Amino acid sequence: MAQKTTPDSTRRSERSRRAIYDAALALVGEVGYAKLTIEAIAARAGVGKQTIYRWWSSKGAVLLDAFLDLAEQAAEAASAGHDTVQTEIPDSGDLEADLKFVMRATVDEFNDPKYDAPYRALAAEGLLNPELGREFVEKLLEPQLQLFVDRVRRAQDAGQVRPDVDPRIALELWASPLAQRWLMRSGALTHEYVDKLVEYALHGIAPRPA
Amino acid sequence: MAQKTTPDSTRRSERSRRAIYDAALALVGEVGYAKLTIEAIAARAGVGKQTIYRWWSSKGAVLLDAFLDLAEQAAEAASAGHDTVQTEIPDSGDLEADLKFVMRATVDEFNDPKYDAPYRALAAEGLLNPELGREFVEKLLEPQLQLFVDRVRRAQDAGQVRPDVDPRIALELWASPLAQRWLMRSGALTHEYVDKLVEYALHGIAPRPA
Amino acid sequence: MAQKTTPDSTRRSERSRRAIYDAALALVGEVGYAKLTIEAIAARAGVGKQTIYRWWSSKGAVLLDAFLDLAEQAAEAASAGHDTVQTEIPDSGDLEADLKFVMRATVDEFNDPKYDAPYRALAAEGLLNPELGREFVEKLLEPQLQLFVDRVRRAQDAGQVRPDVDPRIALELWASPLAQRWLMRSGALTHEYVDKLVEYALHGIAPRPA
Amino acid sequence: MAQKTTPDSTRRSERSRRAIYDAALALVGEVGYAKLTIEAIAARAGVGKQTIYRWWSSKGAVLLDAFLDLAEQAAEAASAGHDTVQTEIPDSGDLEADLKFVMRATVDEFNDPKYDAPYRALAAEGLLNPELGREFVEKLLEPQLQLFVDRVRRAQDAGQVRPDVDPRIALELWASPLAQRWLMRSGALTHEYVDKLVEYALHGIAPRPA
DNA sequence: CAGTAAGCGAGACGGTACGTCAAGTCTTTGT
DNA sequence: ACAAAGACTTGACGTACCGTCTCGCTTACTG
Repeated sequence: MAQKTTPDSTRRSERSRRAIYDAALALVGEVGYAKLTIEAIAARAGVGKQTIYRWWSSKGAVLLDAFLDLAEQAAEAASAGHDTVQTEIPDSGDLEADLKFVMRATVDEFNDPKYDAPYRALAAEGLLNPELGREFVEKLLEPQLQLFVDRVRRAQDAGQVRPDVDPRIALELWASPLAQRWLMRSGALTHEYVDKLVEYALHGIAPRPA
Repeated sequence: MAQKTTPDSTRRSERSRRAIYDAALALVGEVGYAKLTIEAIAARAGVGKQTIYRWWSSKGAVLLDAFLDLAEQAAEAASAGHDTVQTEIPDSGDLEADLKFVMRATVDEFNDPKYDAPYRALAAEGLLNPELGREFVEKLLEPQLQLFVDRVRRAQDAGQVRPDVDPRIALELWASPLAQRWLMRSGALTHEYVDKLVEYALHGIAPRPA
Repeated sequence: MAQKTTPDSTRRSERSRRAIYDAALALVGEVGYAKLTIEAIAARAGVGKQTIYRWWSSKGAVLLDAFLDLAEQAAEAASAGHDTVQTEIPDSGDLEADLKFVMRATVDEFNDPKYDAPYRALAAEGLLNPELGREFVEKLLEPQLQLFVDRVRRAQDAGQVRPDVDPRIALELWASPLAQRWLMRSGALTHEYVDKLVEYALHGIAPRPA
Repeated sequence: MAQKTTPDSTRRSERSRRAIYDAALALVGEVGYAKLTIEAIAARAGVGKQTIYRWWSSKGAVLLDAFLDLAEQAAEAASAGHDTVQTEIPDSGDLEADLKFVMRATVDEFNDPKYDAPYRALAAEGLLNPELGREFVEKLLEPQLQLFVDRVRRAQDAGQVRPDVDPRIALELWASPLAQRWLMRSGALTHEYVDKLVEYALHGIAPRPA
């Protein structure tokens, strides 16, 4: 409503939208987020600059939508078969084993350059731009964390996690350290590392009574 | 000697250096990191642009040095008496109490706008710029985490933490979730929250045998 | 038949045509010819851009038609009664008096802002665009000059102008200086000025034998 | 004083100034004034756009200075030798012959494409832009007309022109028709034409007593 | 009297140029 | 001799219009 004139989304060119997503993702991988420009995206996509400015407010917003689209496509591919993208956390009955499995897969995923550059860029942009940061968290981060919440709750039902534990906080014990190490490059990302995170989180670091 | 001409640091103007730090920190608070420009820093500091380019390679580098200087000053003030900046983690003999105390203080610190803007800016820049990211981790992040490592090790000596636990990983159980929530704005930062982090980390979320 | 599709002028919307003329003339007065845009004309006229592009090749062409329409309306009003627009030069038998009368009226007309902006714009555009310039001369300029030709010829018949004089050239002696001063703003436009032009043109500036 | 910051003209790059003049004159000849762009001038001159915007307010202003510079160079060349550019009107004692000579030369000059395109462009721009128009008249037009004023005054002293004639108006009798025909393309520019203009102007079109 | 084809308002599109901002380099000037 | 001042080339910004192109809608003619 605050726009000069709100564009009519029914007349939007699907062709251009896809080309912009492809160009944005390709370019962020090639030159990095800092050197990513709207002009370059438009040129690569064979699109007028105004077509980007009409639908997005910043390069960060473009990249976010492009990445969400990428994730959506990956999810569809996964549900249609068997892919690495996690759409649910397995429940074998053994919480520790399941978490380790998922965390190891996540470690592997963080090294796929297809996801690394845009994901990292969005995280960085989100730090500085609260608007985009909120959207990033809401649309990308929280849905992934919610899977852990669900799995922990099932573990609570099965008596494998204390009932007074808050699952939303508990999952941060293993998820945040991994994310932090990845983002900050502050430590190696190995299977052993995430195994330990899960063990410590489940059993604590304090000595347990025999 | 590959430089065009290596600047002679003995001739460096201390006056200009301080003015640049002050200007950079003030401006990042006023307009944000994205809109922070070298020209504005130079103008505000009453300094030629070349004087900045001579000594730093990017606005991130200027800000990092400015922030390190700020931290150093704060540390000196702290050691000289009475300040909030943590230079060591207390050891009352009760690890849980000590960690909760420090974590609560850290929560409070994260809300001080004097630190928030530049710290957040440096973190964001570090995500994208590995060079600066490494320096950020090495000079700012690790020294603070090292304090936890030391405290956990003392707790191990006192038998309050299992000897097979890796302290460097253990501290991430509480430090990373807090940092992540702050950076991503993905949750409220309260004393209750960090209390629970510490409790879960020490005792695990799994049921303990009676 | 070289056109993509020749528009069918029988189906043309008279309503739109008038609205476009009104909008063009109003806008050229408000913002000037340089800032006159097809989009603004279309918006002001409540008309699609294509409706303009269908019938005209440039903003100059629109304005020329709009101005011709304006002149035509004025001429009709004049012939129907009593208006300032010259449709014929009076012939009182005294060429000098008649020319002075008409020239003084012309001076007054050049100061009417209703005509000044579009006329000036068309002249300027005509300087650069030979196509439009030709049309401008043919449809606007020459018809007005032809009135002088006729009057001079009648004066020749009456023996008031030498028979070897070319009327088409003669009229330029008074018409061009006035037009030039107006266009170039290179001098004041007063009744005294045009009086002198007429006098000099009729009698020459050289001394006459007693 | 009203500028954001007034540029320091002592530090101005002479090299860039010349390159801009050359580029502007070349381009206006190649693509015409309407399609002349600041970007193209900058690119052709190997100069940043800002360097143009720093010193001129519009493409018209650039072109005016470029043309003035061209005229100045031509004048220097002429005074240093023998060129077509008129720097003074000959005085053979016979006003009619002298005027015809100069007018014929002017006709020839109007056909030199080197002058035609920029001169026409400046005239057109001057019609719409009073600011630039005034400068055009003051710096280009009037100095040339002043030569006629001087010559007519000398003719008055010699008794070849009536003493009550205003030379500034008289010269328009021949100068304006030629200019008008050239600008408007409203008639052929021939030697015969200007001869007649001079004759009519000097002796009038009315019959003279034997 | 329906069917169809045109003109129409609307506005998204691929483009070009605008005029501005800042980057990083280089030169001049004053102390 | 150095540093402030700032002009320079470069390149991206976000905006304004260009002229073209659908899209539904209305309106008139035609079968």
